[in-house]
Amino acid sequence: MSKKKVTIRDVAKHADVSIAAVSYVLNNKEHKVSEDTVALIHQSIKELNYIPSISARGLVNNTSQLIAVIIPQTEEHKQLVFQNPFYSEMISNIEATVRHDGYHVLLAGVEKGKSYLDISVSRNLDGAILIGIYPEELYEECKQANIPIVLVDSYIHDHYFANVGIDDEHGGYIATKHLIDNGHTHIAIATGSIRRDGVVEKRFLGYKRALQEAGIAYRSEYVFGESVSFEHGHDTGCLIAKDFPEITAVFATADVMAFGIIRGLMENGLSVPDHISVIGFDDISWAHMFFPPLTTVRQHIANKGQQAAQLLLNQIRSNKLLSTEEKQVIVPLEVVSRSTVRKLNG
Amino acid sequence: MSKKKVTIRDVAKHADVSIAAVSYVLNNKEHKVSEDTVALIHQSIKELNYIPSISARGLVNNTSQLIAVIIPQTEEHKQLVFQNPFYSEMISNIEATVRHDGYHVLLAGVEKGKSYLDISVSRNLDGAILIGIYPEELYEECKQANIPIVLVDSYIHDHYFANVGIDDEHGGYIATKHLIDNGHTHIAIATGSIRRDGVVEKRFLGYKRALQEAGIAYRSEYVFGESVSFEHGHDTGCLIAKDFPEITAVFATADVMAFGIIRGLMENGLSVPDHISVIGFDDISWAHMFFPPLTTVRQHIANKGQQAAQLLLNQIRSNKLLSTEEKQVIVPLEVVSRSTVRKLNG
DNA sequence: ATATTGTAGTTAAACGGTTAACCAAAGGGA
DNA sequence: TCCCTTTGGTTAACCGTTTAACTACAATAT
Repeated sequence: MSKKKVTIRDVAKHADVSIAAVSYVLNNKEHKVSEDTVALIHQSIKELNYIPSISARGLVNNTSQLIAVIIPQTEEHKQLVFQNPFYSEMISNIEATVRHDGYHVLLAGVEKGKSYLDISVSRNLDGAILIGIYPEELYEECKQANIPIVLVDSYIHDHYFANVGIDDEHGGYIATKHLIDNGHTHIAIATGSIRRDGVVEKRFLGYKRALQEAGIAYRSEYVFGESVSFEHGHDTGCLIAKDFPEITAVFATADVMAFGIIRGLMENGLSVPDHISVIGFDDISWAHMFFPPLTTVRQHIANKGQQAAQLLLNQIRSNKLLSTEEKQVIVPLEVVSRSTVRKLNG
Repeated sequence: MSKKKVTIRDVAKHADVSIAAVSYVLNNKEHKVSEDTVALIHQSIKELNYIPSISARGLVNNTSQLIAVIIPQTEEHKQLVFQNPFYSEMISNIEATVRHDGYHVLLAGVEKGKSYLDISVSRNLDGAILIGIYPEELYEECKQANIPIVLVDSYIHDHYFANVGIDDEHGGYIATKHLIDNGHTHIAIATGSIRRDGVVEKRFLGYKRALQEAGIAYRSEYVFGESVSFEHGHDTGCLIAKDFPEITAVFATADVMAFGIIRGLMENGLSVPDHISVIGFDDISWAHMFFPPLTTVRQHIANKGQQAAQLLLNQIRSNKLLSTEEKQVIVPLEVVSRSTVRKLNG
């Protein structure tokens, strides 16, 4: 039924050489094999339609040409957090870059019990990219696997890991400042849970700094922190519309949330930006498709994905002799002004 | 540096048994090994933190615990088509279901030159799910790889493949009928390129049938067929606003396109649904988040993903003795009425 | 002439598992 | 007592590659 798999042995036989010879030309080693033989072998490979087995190869040199991309998953359904297009965009770019170098992407979430380590060693991963923040233990496991790892948007500072991220505090700052510069003084912030140190907190800190710098009093009632989701945005949009008439602007620490806020506001008869201004964060590709087009702080996601992938590939190839400094990448931020922020008193 | 990998041999030595014994308990084979020894071996596995190598295992029994999910990629940047959340939602569900059974997902696009076959045989894939439509040759290759494959939304009818899809013609029909039932008679359709037989054409056919059935003349000027993207939607939205004042409703064969249309319309001063009604297709999770919430025909995407995954797993486990009938899944469709379609003359 | 070096290969031992075939000891009829 | 099972293992071949070590021969150097 299933036509026998063609192996290196078949090729060797067909070309009437040793399998070593075939292996050498396969890996075009500097090992000496005459032009003629090389051609002959290539010929046989073509004719037999030979494709080397990555498993077999991996067995001997501890390699898999596979890199894992780990992204968070929802608590309830254990599904990858794909509602936020941020992840899709990252992955899409990571995949494209690594594929270009002959690697493939293993996409996975991390289960509670099943450790990351399992998949890493059982599959002989060549590297991994972890997007987001995970429980402390996971990072320890990662180190044990002893393969190059790049962390994206995690504030774990351990010389073992490479990092690509953004200056979230600064991001929070320029977002808020943009609002202030447009005359707003009653500015709310919608964000995720601030308990955990990380992205969310930094952006929040930036928000506070901008406020302070402008001499605007910080009010804890104006921070709506729960989860980074459309739903939470929607809830706070409704809340603001109903109970906070004095608020004229809100900074959402993720575009998805901004969408939710705008939606909640609209449902309650408030229009954006006429009644309330909203600024997002990320600039996912949907930001400009939304109506009204979302003003947001852009963190060139595509670029971020590419950099993460490239950083990983470099480590893999260079056998991780990269210095700690070389392993830190901060991608730049900028606010892109579209249609959801209105100038006050203008 | 890198602590030596612990192998089955280490476990055997530690438990003072043969490696065969270890292997047997690992695969809890029916082979007889005493309770005591089993316990002993499990103990050793725990202590040494042993994790079997999938590559090694795969080498002997032609397996990889890996399934590939292939999705289309953009021509220009060779990036996965992730702008459309449809794919994210599918993948997320596929990943969750197969992981539950110990499989992992290899996410990839298909390059022009690099054949799918390469990755399939070199990686010893256990199965694959192809989402969307691909060049004819690809399917031939797939068959050669000789592993279970499920096709999603492809109108390839070959007994080799399992299929999960929807009745697109019917979908096009009910979408259009919904518009007609609401009193519309000048109905445009925005869709992808209709040349290729497949999803796009079927929906288009359904559109025509509904028109005909209602005694409405089909007008070719009303079909805007180019590509399934926000941009194309946007373009046709603008076009309709400017040059087709008589059109009162449009059927977009994908939600992303519907969003684009609405945006184009709005930019030209037309509001939805007051001036023009729009119905989408897919019911991606963003459909209800959009403003105004999109009326669309729902194809339970999560369910679709799960079914596809389950179908594949069944084939893998049952050593593909599934009959042709068992390999066809059609998921049901329904129009979900939200806020973008208005009743005319009401 | 002998020794040295280079070229173009080949042999065989890993890599980490699986599994068919074999074996030893104990228990159970007859 | 002898033979037959059953139980609980072990041995060794094999899966498809890589690669260090070896060989054989020709050419060059001494």
